[in-house]
Amino acid sequence: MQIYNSLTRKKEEFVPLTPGQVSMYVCGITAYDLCHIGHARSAVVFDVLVRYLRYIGFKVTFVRNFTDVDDKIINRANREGTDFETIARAYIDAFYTDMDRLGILRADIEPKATEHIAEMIELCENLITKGHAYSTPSGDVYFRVRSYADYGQLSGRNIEDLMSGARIEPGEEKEDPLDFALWKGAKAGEPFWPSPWGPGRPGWHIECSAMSERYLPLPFDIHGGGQDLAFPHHENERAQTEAATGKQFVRYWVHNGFVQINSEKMSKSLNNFVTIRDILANYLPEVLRFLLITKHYRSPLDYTADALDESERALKRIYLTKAAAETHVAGTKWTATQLPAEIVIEATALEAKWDEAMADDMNTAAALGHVFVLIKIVNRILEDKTLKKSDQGRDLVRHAVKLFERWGEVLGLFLMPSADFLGQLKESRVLRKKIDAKLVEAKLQERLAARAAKDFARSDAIRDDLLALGVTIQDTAQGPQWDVE
RNA sequence: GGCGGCAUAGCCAAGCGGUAAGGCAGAGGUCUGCAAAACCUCCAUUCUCCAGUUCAAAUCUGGAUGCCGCCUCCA
Repeated sequence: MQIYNSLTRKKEEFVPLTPGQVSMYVCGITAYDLCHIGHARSAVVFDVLVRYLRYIGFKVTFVRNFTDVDDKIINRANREGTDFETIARAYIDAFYTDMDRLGILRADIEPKATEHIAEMIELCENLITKGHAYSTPSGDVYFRVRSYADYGQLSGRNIEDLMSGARIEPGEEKEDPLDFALWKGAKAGEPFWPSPWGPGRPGWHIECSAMSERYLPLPFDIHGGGQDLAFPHHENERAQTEAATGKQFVRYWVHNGFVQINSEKMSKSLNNFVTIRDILANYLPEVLRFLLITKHYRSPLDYTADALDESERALKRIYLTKAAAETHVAGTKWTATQLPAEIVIEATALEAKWDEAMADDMNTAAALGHVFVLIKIVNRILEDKTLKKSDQGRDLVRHAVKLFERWGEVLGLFLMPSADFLGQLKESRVLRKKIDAKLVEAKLQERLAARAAKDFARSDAIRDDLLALGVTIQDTAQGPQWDVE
């Protein structure tokens, strides 16, 4: 496959170092708050990447860490009068709850920073020995940025540009404003671990360097994360690891784009973030997942309430067709009618197109487009009385069901039994629009009586009342049904 | 100020030199007592603007305009 490498700023053919095997590291969360939809996007993007790499036959070793000691965690613990472990544990649990609902596969290895302090200290010592880092009287250790020639290459900036913005904060004992902390001497009331420089705790960047190197041989194939992590986090990780080991750190850097809220960046400082839970209180998890892959992973994605509703309708359409297809192929009695050639040709071409889209830098938006073409083909057969009964039509529909499953496995979509999805969707809409199901059922009975008496004026009036609530009625052969639109 | 990205129908969104995927909305049709739901069909001679390269440009180059991100915690 082709993948965009942030380091070279080009799409490149992805060839893992070890044939058939992919090693991949993605920066996980800092466990101090609930996950928002930005976290969800990043998680979904790399989840699809892992699923896709496995789909095309690679054995993937996927490492995703947890940062469970950090300023933000400590601050929150102090604010809530508890300890950092309690906070970290709570938000790691919350992470799993939310991500499981979104269908995010667990990583193969999920290291926690606090369980790898020894490796971090060792890495710091190594860097000091080689002249890439230095300790200060107050027990901090800093990385000597100017000692690493490639610094700035990943994020595309040069030392001079960085200099203009950098400065030494009061109380810091840096040799150079650009230098960053590898180890922080403990201040009063902070958690600490013993170290050669006195009690202290690791800086954020060193955590990922230590944990990735611990579990993946260098260089490893893919390092992922959000675009905002490219600088300084990934730049610093790279500097640390390459300076310490003399080896290349990462072969392909992959960064996902942001989620924006109404065209504005979602950020901690603006405090405009929407949590995964906020959304899942009103929508099925799969709807969110669908929305998150409707755009290419590197582009910014604007989150709006309308976008979610649109995704919900689109997903419903896919499940309706999938349900109809599944029901149909379970039938018997077929004729030998030929399918029109163009349908067969189009359906055949679709598989290659889908694979091409995914192989092209994981173009999920295009892949989803092809799913809808398949939907249309299936519906065309199902709606045509002759084609529907033909064994050729049946075979194509049967194959389509397989494709929904195969593609769904990669995208992490369409995996629910269709009836379950449709049922849950209705429940979710009833809840969201605060529909009183009992009232609806009663009205429906009333209308049924009116219709039996051919009192269509009355029956239509009831229908209009319900419509005003957002409830639609479908008169089917099996009796009246209702739904929420 | 430095670095980078984006501009495609009413909205969302693919497209990466060969003549505009797909979704939502909309319009027609099928179905129906009428509807609804569902399904089918239709819906950009044109890709922010101006030059240029080319047999050929939404796609490449230069310029203009507008929007956004990073450079500070952030996925």
